[in-house]
Amino acid sequence: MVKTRFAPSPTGLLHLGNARTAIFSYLFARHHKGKFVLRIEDTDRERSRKEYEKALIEDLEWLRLEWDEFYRQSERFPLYREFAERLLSEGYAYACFCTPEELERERKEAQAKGIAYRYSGKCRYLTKVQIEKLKTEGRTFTLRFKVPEGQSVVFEDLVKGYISINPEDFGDFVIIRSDGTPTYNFVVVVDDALMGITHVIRGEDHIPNTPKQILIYKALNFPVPKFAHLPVILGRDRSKLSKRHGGVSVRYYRERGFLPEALFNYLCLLGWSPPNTEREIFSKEELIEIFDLKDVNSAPAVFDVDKLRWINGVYIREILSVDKLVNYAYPFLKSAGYKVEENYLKLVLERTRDSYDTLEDMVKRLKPFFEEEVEISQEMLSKLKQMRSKEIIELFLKKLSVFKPDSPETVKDLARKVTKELGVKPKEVWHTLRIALTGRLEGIGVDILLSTLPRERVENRLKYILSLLG
RNA sequence: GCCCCCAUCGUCUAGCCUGGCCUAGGACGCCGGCCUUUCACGCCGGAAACGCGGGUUCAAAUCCCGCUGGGGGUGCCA
Repeated sequence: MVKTRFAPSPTGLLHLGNARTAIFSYLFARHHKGKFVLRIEDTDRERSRKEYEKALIEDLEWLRLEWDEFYRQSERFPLYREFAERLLSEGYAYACFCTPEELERERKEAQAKGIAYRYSGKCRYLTKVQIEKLKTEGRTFTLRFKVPEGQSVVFEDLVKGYISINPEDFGDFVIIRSDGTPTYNFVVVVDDALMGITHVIRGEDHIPNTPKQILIYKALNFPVPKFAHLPVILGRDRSKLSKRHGGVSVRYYRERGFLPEALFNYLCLLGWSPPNTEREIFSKEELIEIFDLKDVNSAPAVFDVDKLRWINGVYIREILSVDKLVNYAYPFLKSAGYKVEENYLKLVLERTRDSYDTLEDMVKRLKPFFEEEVEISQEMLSKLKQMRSKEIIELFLKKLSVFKPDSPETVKDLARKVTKELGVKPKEVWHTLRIALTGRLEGIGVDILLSTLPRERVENRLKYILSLLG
């Protein structure tokens, strides 16, 4: 059975690149009717934070990535200890007493000479007696994995093809830190093996780690899983997407009114393309059906907010049910300070959903529907005075007391009548009403506005404007 | 520096494996037009790419080599 995992470290908010990795991992598992595991990689005590773990989980849930199993590495330390001791006793690892300062010096020396740095391996040949002596002196030590010499590690990557790396390029690496905690390259192997992960799907920044891990799999006699390394996501300047590019976290887009369905859909399109179709909008279920690693592009992709916006707009205006839209919109309007009644909101969204791309834009665009008062600038007022606004509004108010404009069409009829009776241009009527109702010259259609706004609010606004016109 | 990965419109990509159907397709964005009470939406149209140089071949975006360019890694981070 296929089993994949997403293994973030709680050192920050869920990054778009990681989110995409999680999505691909998830889709692959679901496509093969397999299992998906969430594992928090919090072995670095310095940098791991509980609040980031919480945020990570919230964002994954928001994206609707449900997992079948959950683990936290910090709760599994005894397990790693056990396997580390096994490596030690079987001669695959050794104690290293080099201090960080020493290593740093060696690294700088190598750099100065212009040669590639790798750990010298000097502690590799310490005798038992020497080791005991150092230990009794109270010297702390790390455990290093003994990298075998003379052969390249070759693996078949499901996205990149065959990759060959010579382990001598990186040298003996640390598996247990001097404080006793295990390092990433070690725990990842123990966990993936014990959890029965069949396909390791992760970012391509992990390619250099893969041979290290394969070596450990072999030393521990674990079956080696398949690997798939996804290309990274780049910013506009083609460097790895990072904070300086602006919004890089799922949270950021969520707070700006992007929908989980849209972000999910867009992220899939970054680096993957559906076979035999020119469609781009897919539900999660459809994606599960058609997703395959073989259709993942091996070149890195530039993140494009404009396309995300467009997809988000498509979801708002044509994919989501009104009820869902209401649920998404509600908190945004609420936090803008508007009092929102559900049926009214539903009607407003139904009639306006084709005119904004994000919920943030929606709040701005829908301002006239929720604000009690209209602000009107001197400029707009003088525009009104240039037209026969007073007569138009007066006549309109009169008609309003007779007709009930509850649909955009009836509003159009009313406007036509006013136009005819006063002998003015249609534009004059529309512009007058628009300014009177919103204080602005652009925005949602006046027919929609007038037929949706509560009658009372319409009358109040018109009367108020009338008073300004004297 | 060293190691690894990658290379089609500005961006995401199809085509590449299995050379001819490619006058290189789609999408976002951009430009123009239409619709229209404005802004959007929608519809129609347009500009826009095989990085360069060698090979192989009757034929190369597709195969091979080199160059250039870009990305990633080079931690007692993950």
